[in-house]
Amino acid sequence: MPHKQSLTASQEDYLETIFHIIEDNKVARAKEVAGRLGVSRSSVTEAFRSLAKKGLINYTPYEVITLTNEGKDLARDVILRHQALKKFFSKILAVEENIAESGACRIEHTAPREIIERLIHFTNFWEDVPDGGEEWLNNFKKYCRSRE
Amino acid sequence: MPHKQSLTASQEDYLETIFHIIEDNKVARAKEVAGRLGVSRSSVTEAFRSLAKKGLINYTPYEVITLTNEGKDLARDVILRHQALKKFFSKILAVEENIAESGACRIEHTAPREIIERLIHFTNFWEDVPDGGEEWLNNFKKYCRSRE
DNA sequence: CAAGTATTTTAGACATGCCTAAATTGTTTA
DNA sequence: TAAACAATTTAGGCATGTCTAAAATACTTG
Repeated sequence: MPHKQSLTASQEDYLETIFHIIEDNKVARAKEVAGRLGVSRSSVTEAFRSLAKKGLINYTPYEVITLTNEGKDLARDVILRHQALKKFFSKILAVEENIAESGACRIEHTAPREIIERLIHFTNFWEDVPDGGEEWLNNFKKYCRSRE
Repeated sequence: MPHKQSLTASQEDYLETIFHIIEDNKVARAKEVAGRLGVSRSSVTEAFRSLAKKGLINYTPYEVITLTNEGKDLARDVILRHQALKKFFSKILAVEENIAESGACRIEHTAPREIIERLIHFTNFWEDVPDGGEEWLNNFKKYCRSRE
C-alpha cells in the first residue's frame, strides 16, 4: 500500500477541477480545465504532464484525460477537505457563501490534517447536539452584526 | 493613506520573523532570520532586497535592518492573524499546541480577512459567554477522543 | 476526403524563491 | 594595525508555475 503522495497546491487544484469535470462530462479536456481554473491551456498541458508523471491521470497527448484510481482517491480527499472547510465557514462561522467558498479553496491546501479533522468533528458535534448550538449560534450572529 | 499592499506568503514570513527578532534584539540581522526561518543567508539577502523595495524595511547592504512604520504595521497584522488562528485551534478545537502553531503559520497567509475576523469573534464570544461553552467544550473533547 | 476550424502542444520567456560556493565587507584580536 | 574570523552578498543554478505566440494534431463539414 503506497502512502499517499504529497501534491502542490496547484496540483490539488487541477485534480479537484478534473474530478468535477469528469462528474459532469465523463472525461476532461484541457479547454474546460483552463476555463474553470482561469489559466491558459498551455499551463494545463504542463499540469497534465506532471499529474501523469505521478500516475494520477491517464494522459496521452491530444486526447481527453481521465483519473487513475489513485488520482480519484486524492481528488476526493481534496474535495472532502474543501467541503469540510466550506461547511464550517458558512454554517458555524456564518460567513457569506462566496467567502466561505474562496476561503475553502485557499485553506484546503495548507491546513494540517489534524485541524481539518477537528473542524469536521466540531461541525458534526455541533449539529448532533443542537439544543445549545442553535441558540448559541443565533446569539453569535447577533454579536457579529453588532460589531460590523 | 496608501492601501495596505499585498505580500507573498514568503514575505509575510520574513516580516513576521523580523518583527519578533526586533522585539528581542532591537535590530535584526540576516543570520538570525535565516536561523529562525530555516533558510540560507543568501535567501535572506534577497528577501531583504524585496522588502526594502516595497518600503517595509530599512536596509543598507552589510548592515543590520529595522522595520519601517509600514513594515511594522504589516508585521503586526500578520502576527495578529497568526495569534487569532492559533488561539482558535488550541482553545476551541483543542488541537495540540504544535499543530495549532504550525497550522496558524500556514493558514495565516491564505485565510480571507472575513474568516479571520469571524474566528476572532467566535473565540471572543465563546470566552465571553462561558456558561455553555465550558461544558460544551468538555463534551466536544470527549467526543473527539472517542473517535481517535 | 480535403480544407477549414478547434484544440492541444511546443518553444521561449518571466517571476518567485530557494540553494551552494565563492567573493566581499565588517569586526575582533593578537 | 594587520591577520583571522564572522557575516553578508554575489554569481550561477534549479524547480514550480505561469504566460503568449506559433506549430502540430484532431475534428467537422462542404
